[in-house]
Amino acid sequence: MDEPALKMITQPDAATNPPAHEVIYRRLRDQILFGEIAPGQALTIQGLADRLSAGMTPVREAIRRLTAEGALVFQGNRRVCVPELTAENISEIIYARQWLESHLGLRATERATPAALTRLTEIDRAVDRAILAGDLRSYLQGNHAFHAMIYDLADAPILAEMAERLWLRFGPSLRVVIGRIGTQNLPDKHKDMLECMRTGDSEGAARAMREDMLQGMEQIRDMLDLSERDN
Amino acid sequence: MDEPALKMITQPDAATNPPAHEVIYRRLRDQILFGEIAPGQALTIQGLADRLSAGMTPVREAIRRLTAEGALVFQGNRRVCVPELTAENISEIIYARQWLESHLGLRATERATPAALTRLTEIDRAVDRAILAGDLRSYLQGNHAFHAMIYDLADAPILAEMAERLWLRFGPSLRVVIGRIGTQNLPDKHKDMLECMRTGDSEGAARAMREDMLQGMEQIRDMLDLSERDN
DNA sequence: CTCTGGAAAATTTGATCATATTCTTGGCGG
DNA sequence: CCGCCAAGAATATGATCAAATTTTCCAGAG
Repeated sequence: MDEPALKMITQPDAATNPPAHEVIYRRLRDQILFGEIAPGQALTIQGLADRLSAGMTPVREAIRRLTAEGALVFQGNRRVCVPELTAENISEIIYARQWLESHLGLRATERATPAALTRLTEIDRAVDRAILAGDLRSYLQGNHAFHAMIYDLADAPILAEMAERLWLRFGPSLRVVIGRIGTQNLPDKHKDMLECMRTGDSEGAARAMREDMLQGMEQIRDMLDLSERDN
Repeated sequence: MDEPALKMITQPDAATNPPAHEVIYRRLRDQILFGEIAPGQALTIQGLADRLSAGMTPVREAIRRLTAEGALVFQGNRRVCVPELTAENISEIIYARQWLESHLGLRATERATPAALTRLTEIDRAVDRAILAGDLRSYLQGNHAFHAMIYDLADAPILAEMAERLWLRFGPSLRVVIGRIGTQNLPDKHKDMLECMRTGDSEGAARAMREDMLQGMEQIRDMLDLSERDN
């Protein structure tokens, strides 16, 4: 009597699957992570709702998540904005990442499959291409993807989440730094890292991860020292 | 001419100041932190809205924050629940807390004022009273307050937030452990910690914090090993 | 005759929006 | 210079739609 096939015909909305607040969260998160929203810039819920052409309820939920993750902070009583890092903040982040990156790098090396190494090598090549092309956005995305994949390989979800969350804090500043000094002469310990992973040298991989992190963080710290001296 | 006192009379709503989603977040957070919501127990948004006699929007926002903090996880597609820890999870938490607690303890010792030491001693006495009385809830609250005050003294907001967030993960399990073995013969390195802080022995304070953490975590690990062996 | 398995309907739950209410803030007038 | 008023933004409620789970009912097999 009724057509059961009708449902499949009238259902091209498989793309609607992820809820709106999730989509908005992801978009805002990426925009913060890759520095498209400048540190210190104020955001309003209604402004975001208009800009992303969404209702304000999903925007509110996305903002709650991001403030809980430290990617946004309450400014005064009513507004939120991307926080501006201080030199002390960077020292804390360096201290935490020292432990996190080296440990995750070590575990990832112990667990890496050949397929994973192939994929990591591909990502690193994309990073190289972005550096040569001076493509800032692609560099930042690729660099993050490289570390994120290592976190994933490490099979330590809690530590990986802690590491990911720190990216949200220094990401905006990283963008400013790289945008200032250009994508040339960037530190890249990724080659060392890959070589250690291929040979199973987990201690060396931990050292490479730590050094790669340190070089990037030192650049941010130098910039912050300069701008704080200006005041 | 006009009565300025009138304002105070017509304004008994000073308690309305914190927004509802903030209040709900805090209540839920405490209930999770002190194990009043059992690990694995499913929660629904509407159920919570009824139980806390609130609208569902503030409840939704509170749940977003708590899931972002790892205090809740999505269960399937529809429900959220307090996560159950695995033995691997505990190992990760131990690794992270090893350097977090010791570093925060060291910094707190360097910055502690006499007034702060007095307050810490008071908190520790309250913990002792709770242990003697077998008052589980007061013990958990006091123990947390002791560590939270040290985090606060350390003046390292990012690291302190990381440490606080880990409490949300092992808090529910801690409640189960202590509820099982009783509040007697609990580890208490708080006395060592206070003595080191008084004498300015920051290295010793770091060691005391680490050992206090380790003793508590080992108890949780032992329980998890047992229950996983049961399966 | 009873038990089990599956399908469909109904109820419960979640997501989003529109709207009202409250609170902050900035400007204007005394 | 202070206080009041207005505009705008955020919070919170209720309604509405969509989705999922549960329950119920029926059929077939033991």
